[in-house]
Amino acid sequence: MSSNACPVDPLLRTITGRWTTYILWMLFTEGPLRFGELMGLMPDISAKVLTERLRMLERNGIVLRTQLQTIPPQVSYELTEQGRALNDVIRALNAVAVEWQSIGWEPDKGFPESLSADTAAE
Amino acid sequence: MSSNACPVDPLLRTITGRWTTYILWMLFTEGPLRFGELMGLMPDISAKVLTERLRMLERNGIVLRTQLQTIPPQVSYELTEQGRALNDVIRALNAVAVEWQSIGWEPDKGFPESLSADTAAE
DNA sequence: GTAACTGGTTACAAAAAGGTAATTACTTAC
DNA sequence: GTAAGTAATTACCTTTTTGTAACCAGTTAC
Repeated sequence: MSSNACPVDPLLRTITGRWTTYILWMLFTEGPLRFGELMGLMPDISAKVLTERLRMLERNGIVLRTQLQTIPPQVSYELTEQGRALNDVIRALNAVAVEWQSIGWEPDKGFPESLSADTAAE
Repeated sequence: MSSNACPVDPLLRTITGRWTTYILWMLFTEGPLRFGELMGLMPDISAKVLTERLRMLERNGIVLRTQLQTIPPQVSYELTEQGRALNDVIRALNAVAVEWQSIGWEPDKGFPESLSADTAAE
């Protein structure tokens, strides 16, 4: 992509994906969560995408996957110690979110990430 | 998408898009930038995508677009006052980026945001 | 044997996003 | 008249991402 010299680039590319930051937010605020619990908290994510994101975060040392030897086996996800370094980021994000919510800000629907509402209306 | 009750959700959906956070990072660190300057700083973004992101950020009150009455006209982009509320987020992000860089962390290439390397190899 | 439970995986199709290149507008310089 | 320069926009096509639904494993209850 671009600007390999910039240290934020790899970090951004890792944690700011489509559901990624949301998953981190959930693990940050709710603590360790099982796969099914994450699914329940994010009703619109599919198992496929959730799995993909969790695997990616695990590969990158941000999330720890723990398989419990129960019948049926349960799998728990939590932030690693390294992942918890994101606390300040997430806290700052939350502060802004609360502030902007208080002034009535809310995103316009027109941006590509969410839906092509303008064209979908045809 | 999900969890409408959660105040971070709309914020995340607005600022954590594919190039979005990077653009904010550039405007934060470099100050007001013209379209062509942004293109130069992010060699791999296309004019189409950059325009789309800038328009979205503008619609959402995060970026201010100023057209200078020059010949040819130049357009300058900068963070709005509201956009500058993201300072802490960006600073925290930078702190983590620097810290992780110092411990040699770098993202695995396997995550879906960048490429489907695993399946593309077939 | 069959369903249920959890946590996935896979294949296939659909949708979304992105890239490329041509085009626009307006003025100046040649 | 043509090119250059800035900041886009548009159409068209390709790549990437996502969704859907079916399926798997291992064990227990029925």
